Amino acid sequence: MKPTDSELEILQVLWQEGPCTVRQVNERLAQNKDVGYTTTLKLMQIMHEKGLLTRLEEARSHVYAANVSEEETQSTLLERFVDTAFRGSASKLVMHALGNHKATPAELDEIRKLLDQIEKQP
Amino acid sequence: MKPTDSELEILQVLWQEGPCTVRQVNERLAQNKDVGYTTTLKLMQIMHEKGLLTRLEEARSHVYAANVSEEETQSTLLERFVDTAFRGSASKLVMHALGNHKATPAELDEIRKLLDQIEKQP
DNA sequence: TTTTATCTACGAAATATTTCGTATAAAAAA
DNA sequence: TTTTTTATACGAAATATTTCGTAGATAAAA
Repeated sequence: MKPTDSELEILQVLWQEGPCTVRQVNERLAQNKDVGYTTTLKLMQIMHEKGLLTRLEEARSHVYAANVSEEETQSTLLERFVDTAFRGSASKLVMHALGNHKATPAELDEIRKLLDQIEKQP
Repeated sequence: MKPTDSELEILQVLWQEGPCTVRQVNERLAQNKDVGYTTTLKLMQIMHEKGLLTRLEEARSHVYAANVSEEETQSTLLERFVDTAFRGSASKLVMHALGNHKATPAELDEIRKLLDQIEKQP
């Protein structure tokens, strides 16, 4: 299931904040861009229909939560992205990412460890 | 300039094959999916208007070429992707990419060299 | 109790993207 | 020369995504 850009923004909020009402999500989104309350509501209703979100309807304000994990969503999106933008070459993507963005020494170390681990496997 | 998904598919063809006519691009795309000739034509005309492609109108069949490099496009897309899907953490993306996809030992070596290079810089 | 604020549902407008049909011109084949 | 094939241009339909207004219900405030 591939979330759209707007859907991903909402998922990000829920992953970071945990379960939220529409109002809470909307306030969070409104910090970065101009977006009306009913717009966010509608999107979250659609995401609920699609199964991307669960919701508790006990209180008057429903409480929504992500129904897909951040990790699995990242994997799904990454797979597609590697294919469409890097012709399937994950290592090329990695080189690009390391080249353009600054990572801390600790992060670089972690990556190095991962490389060791991968190479050790027969 | 962020190309759409369909536009990216066309750019991929032109990056790989070099300058092409609409027909050539369409035939290439048709190998993977069902797409009509005029659809490809229209898309390429739009891309030309946007400045994503150049074209030679000398012959009856115009010859189109990519007007953005693969590298710079990858950088643009990657930047956005890191932000939207990985909250800006390039290293997290790298870990994911290395974890999920298989890279050859040679590629891993290349990555390792790049890490060395980055860490050496003051 | 009356008014005001806040919530959901939902249709539909607005926008972005993709797809294709048709008109017209030019080249190639018959 | 006449017919057929193959181009471009372009409007507009089809689809996907985002945005918002309005109606109706419920809770909170006055």
